[in-house]
Amino acid sequence: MRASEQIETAAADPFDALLGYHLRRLSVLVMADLTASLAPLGLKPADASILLALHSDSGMTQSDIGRRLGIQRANMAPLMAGLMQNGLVEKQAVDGRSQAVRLSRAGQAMHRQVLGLMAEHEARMFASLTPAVRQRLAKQLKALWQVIQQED
Amino acid sequence: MRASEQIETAAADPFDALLGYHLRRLSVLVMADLTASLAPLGLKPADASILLALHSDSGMTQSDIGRRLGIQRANMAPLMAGLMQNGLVEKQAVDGRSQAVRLSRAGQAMHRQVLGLMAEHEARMFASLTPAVRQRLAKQLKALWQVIQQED
DNA sequence: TATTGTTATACTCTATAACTATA
DNA sequence: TATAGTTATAGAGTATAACAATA
Repeated sequence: MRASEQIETAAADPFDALLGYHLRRLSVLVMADLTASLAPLGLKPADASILLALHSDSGMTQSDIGRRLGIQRANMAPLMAGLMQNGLVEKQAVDGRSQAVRLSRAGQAMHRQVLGLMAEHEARMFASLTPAVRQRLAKQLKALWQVIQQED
Repeated sequence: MRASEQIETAAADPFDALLGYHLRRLSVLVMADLTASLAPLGLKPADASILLALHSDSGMTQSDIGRRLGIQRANMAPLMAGLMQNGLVEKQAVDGRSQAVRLSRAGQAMHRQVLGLMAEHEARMFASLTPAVRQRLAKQLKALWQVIQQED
């Protein structure tokens, strides 16, 4: 090891090796851009994620959606109320206590808008990565989450 | 493309391609574990990050630390007050309005404890990655942050 | 004029507890 | 007993604005 390398090693950024730090910092930055991207539609990231989930699995109850997205029941109530008020989702009674939630026609149109804005958002954030690297990264992060989640 | 693949494609998780979603979800999980890891020391992640920064660059003002870590001046005040009250840092007047902040002897000992707990934390979170992959990932995330940050 | 440090404050997100109605 | 949905509320983290003291 050359002296200059040794010096660089000694002066290494103490956060360089902390994967968690970089995860967090990048996540904050990306979330801020996503929030700004969705604002013109009058949606927050949580709203958009509900639209994506509903488009994929129509007819889930709002408790199902919460479990799927990691949002607590108590916090789902005002989120769903907002989407209902904007006419983006419709509820249909399943039994006396459960309601199947579906995207309304307006909700389907909004979903398409969300897909477009999120694609632009992801392209803007991750333009420096090749599609292959981007895909590998997404798979790695998802797999990591699954491993850790299972352990807990 | 075989029919089975087509079906799988059609049923693909709508979040699979969203790097930002996986970043966020994993970050939340990792931060929760870090918070729990540091709790026995009476520290929050923000406190620990300040100790790491100060160990690396002793004598920074608290405004310097805030800029370094992305913490606002107004929010640095109570954080520093807490560290002072626990005797972990010491201030030394630079001029009439600035004070150089350094780790006290207790702060240095605490820093060593933090390093140990954070190493365990990272090992626990990222045990499924080889050291090489882990390092590559950290570098990729740091580089991504730098690129995006510069654009903003 | 700009910067340091501080206080007050507001806003968002998330977490917990309690309640009802129903299964 | 357990679950769906709701309400109220508390906490943490972060943001802005304003101020005094100093550069």
